[in-house]
Amino acid sequence: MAKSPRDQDTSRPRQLTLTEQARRTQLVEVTIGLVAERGYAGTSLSRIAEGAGITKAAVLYHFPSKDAVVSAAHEHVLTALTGHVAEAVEAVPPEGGPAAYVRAMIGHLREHPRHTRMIVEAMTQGGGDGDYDPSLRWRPLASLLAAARQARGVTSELDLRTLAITIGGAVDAIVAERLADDGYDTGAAADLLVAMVDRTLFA
Amino acid sequence: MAKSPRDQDTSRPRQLTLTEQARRTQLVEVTIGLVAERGYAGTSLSRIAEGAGITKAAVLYHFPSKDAVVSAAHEHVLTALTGHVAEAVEAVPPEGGPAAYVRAMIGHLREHPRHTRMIVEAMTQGGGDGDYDPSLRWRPLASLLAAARQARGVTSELDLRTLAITIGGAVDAIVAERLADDGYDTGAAADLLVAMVDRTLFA
DNA sequence: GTCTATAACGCGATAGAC
DNA sequence: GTCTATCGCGTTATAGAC
Repeated sequence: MAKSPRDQDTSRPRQLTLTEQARRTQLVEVTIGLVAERGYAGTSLSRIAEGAGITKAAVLYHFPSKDAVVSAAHEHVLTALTGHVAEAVEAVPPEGGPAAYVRAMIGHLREHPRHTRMIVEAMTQGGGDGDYDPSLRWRPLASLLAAARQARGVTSELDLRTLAITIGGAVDAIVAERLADDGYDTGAAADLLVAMVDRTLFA
Repeated sequence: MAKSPRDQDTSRPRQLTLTEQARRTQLVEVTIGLVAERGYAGTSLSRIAEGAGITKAAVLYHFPSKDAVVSAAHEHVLTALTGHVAEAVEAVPPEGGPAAYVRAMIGHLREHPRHTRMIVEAMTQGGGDGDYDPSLRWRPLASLLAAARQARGVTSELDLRTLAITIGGAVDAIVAERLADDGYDTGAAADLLVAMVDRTLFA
């Protein structure tokens, strides 16, 4: 933002790339906030531009299209979420994987409410890329569940696909409730969900 | 629908109300289908008109605005769902209420896939009325859970709000999976969910 | 009761000045 | 690199003919 003497180097074009990346980051940030509070349909190019303090045309200089901006924002929040969850899961032994998954998901989305709305919009409307594929979500979790059962030596029959889908939906609902009510205790909710899952998983 | 000789009374203007109601019904039906396959944002006045075989202006003759059409459609699917679920719940003793609720929800939405998409759009975007209030959904279910526990004489501590929210989210996810994969066995999924709930509820 | 015609607006995107 | 200006399209909604 501020202009230091070094930034005055007009000879090197690479310098401009740096400020361009800052602009891209700013635009993504503005878009996340806009989608969070006005929804995907209410997020127009002009409002993104207004939020960033530039014009529509200027936005389209940094991104080829409006969809590209939204896609970048979508990818950004999704990467942050999956990264956080993966880190949490890898930090515990296999038996604790499902519990870590649930708590990491709920915790991350609680700490980043703006990301939350963006993600649900993306799932519903295919905001960024094409159609949303639900198996991308439940398959990793199902693997986690299988690993936990194996680590505990449980061999009984269980529909892990449905269990994974159920857990995913429950997490979404808990996060949505938190979004609607700041006073909702997501920690206690996570505890109850984890208890239900563990009881089913290791039965 | 069919015209009996009595309906031929041309003197009474009330007769016209009958065909108008048929048109309204048709427009609502078209809108449900449109929202189901193109989403709320992709449902425009012209497409509704095209689907009904009339013009945009004709649509706005029967409804005061586009939002009124969508609201009517939203109300229609919601009434059908709640009616079906309420009927199913009232047909069983209190201990079976939660199970009946889960099976009725999943069953109804499986039989009416077009309704499903409309409902989720309405929840996400406030398609019809204003903002969606989650407590409208979990409170009735929480009452059901409390009644079931009381009928069984269970007095242990349990967060029924979170359990109700969890069940709702799980149902949504199961229905969504069915929407994405015709081969998904919703009956088995309902069985697993019911088992999880009963185990938690009566513990 | 349904139509044609059109108003009035917001949208995404482009061209070209600077 | 960012601007102004504008195009072309789709939208909701209205006015008035028939």
